[in-house]
Amino acid sequence: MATTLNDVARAAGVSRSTASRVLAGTKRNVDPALADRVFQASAELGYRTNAVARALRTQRTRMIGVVVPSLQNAYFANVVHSLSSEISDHGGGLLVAASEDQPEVERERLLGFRDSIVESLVVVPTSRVNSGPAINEVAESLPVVQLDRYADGVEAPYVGINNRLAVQLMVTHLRSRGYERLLFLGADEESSAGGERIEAFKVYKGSGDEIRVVPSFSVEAGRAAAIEIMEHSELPGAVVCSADVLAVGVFSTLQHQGVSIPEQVAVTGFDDTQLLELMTPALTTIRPPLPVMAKATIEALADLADGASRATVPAAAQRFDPGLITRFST
Amino acid sequence: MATTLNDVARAAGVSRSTASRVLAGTKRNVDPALADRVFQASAELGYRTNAVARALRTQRTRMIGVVVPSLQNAYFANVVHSLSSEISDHGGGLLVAASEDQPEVERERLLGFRDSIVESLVVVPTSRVNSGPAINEVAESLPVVQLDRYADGVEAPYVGINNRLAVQLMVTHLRSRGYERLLFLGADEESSAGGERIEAFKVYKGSGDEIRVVPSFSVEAGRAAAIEIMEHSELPGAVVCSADVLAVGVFSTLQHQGVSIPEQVAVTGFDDTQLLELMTPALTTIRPPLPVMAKATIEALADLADGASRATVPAAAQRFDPGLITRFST
DNA sequence: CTGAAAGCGCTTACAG
DNA sequence: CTGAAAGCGCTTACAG
Repeated sequence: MATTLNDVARAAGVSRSTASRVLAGTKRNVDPALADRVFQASAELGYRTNAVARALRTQRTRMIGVVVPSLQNAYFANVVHSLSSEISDHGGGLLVAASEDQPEVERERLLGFRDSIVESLVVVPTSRVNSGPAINEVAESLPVVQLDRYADGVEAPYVGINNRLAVQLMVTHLRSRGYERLLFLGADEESSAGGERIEAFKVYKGSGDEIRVVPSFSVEAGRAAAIEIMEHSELPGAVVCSADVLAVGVFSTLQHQGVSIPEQVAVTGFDDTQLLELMTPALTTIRPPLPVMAKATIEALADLADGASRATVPAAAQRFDPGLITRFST
Repeated sequence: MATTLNDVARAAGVSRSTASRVLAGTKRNVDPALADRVFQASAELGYRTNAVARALRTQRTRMIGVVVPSLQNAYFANVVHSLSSEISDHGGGLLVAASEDQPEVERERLLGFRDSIVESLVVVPTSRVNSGPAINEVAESLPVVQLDRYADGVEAPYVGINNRLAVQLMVTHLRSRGYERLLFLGADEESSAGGERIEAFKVYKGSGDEIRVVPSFSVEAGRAAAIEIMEHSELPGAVVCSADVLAVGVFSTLQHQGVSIPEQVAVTGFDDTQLLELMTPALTTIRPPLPVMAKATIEALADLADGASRATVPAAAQRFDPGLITRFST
């Protein structure tokens, strides 16, 4: 049906080899006159290289699978977006799937990718304790890197942020603005990042500060926490949330109750999603350097692919420094 | 390197044909004893079918490309999510790309997919007037369907919602609750859906109602509109927004200015994104039946693929009825 | 029911 | 610089 390389070669009066060399842009030199004829014939016939055939021959598909907990979560949407712009320059494609926060569906997506055209995988594990086995299984056949979160017992490389620095940045900022009695809202020990942030806050915690662990990274959990906060006789000076979704829940509930922010209490986020700009005033937050992280992830994948043949051991974990985004909630 | 079908066949002591028949699950019957040996050998060797080779042979990749204006927009994230769950049952994959609201990058993404492994395409055109040419170009080689929005001059099938009904539902609801002097906030004539909603409101517009067209579907535009609204001596009874992002901008700005919603003014959204649940109180909105639309989209793609051989003409446009989601902002 | 053979559409040593 | 040939890993008529 469709035009093939054979058709082009015939029309240009050259061999398939030559046609391939000019169309695929091989290094090899080709007589300019012949090349012209090939280009011409190709254009006239509306030739398109069959990507599948090429992939079979070259053993490269340049397709990367991505599994995130959810696409509807603004932060993960940002992660996918960064990955996407990183590889579109690279001439590859991104196959996206969501694990819906369930380890079983995560496993299904992972295995689905493993038996597909995908040649490597990036995963944001949904659960620190339960995501490991499926990731390891799939890592036997494909290069895999963990992004943003890691799962226990997995030796695949990890790219994340320096959560310790993030918390330090935020705490220092708040103290310098005179806020005291910080309330840190941690969540979801199931996620490695969540656990790390709680640990980090313990390091910088002052005597008047407090830590509360809520059941999940969700707006709902933030709302519930806000309601609980209001029941106390005294408001904290600042509510330091370990995720933007939490911050949004806290913020909108407090504001609706008539608490003025930042006058009566400061509220801060974590992740720098667009959600924060929906609030008035906009919230101070931590920005992970997503573009840099995406780049490192893709490179780690490439290293793994090479490593398979060169028997190199790639770096196990890379952490990048986040930035503090100061806005009007502090 | 990797185990191939040949290895399995040899280990099981059968021909490659037989091995293929049992592993690929062809209809053809195979002696159960042989089949067992094949399964066993396959398991022992850790055999994985090479998806690229299979695709080349069967001429099917089951990969669908999706181009949306942005992944960071909650509504499009929902669209992608629906598509994704529709096809993951189908045993296919979704390649995702964002056009960043620019027709030129949309064209680039579209062409990129056309020269890739993707076998069909769904696009949410970024511009009604400028997206057409690239879509038509790509539609020459691949089945393409337009989802949610359509571009002028494109004959590829379109799947969308009945915007007329949507507006009617909302207006009827507001009137039944006693709201008068409705202010309709329309936007972005560049998008077909935006234009349709404005036209629809004109149909149901009462004498005390008003239409304002803002420059874009964005939170910023909503904020600006809210500020303008506050400058008038009298507030409208309800602000009917033609997108959730607009509603969020209007809502959060009004609320921050001390206007109480819905007592002083009602605010409604359009799209049913999760954004609305971030607000307190949550907003009334219109819900497009995304799962149904995703299903229709995938089917339209399949029809197009068949049509290529059967010379059938598929339905040009399918519209689905949205629902009204009543919450506390009205 | 089974196997030998052809072929999907490319790219790339290899020989000239 | 160019072409004939091999081969990537499968599936599927075709013959038995």
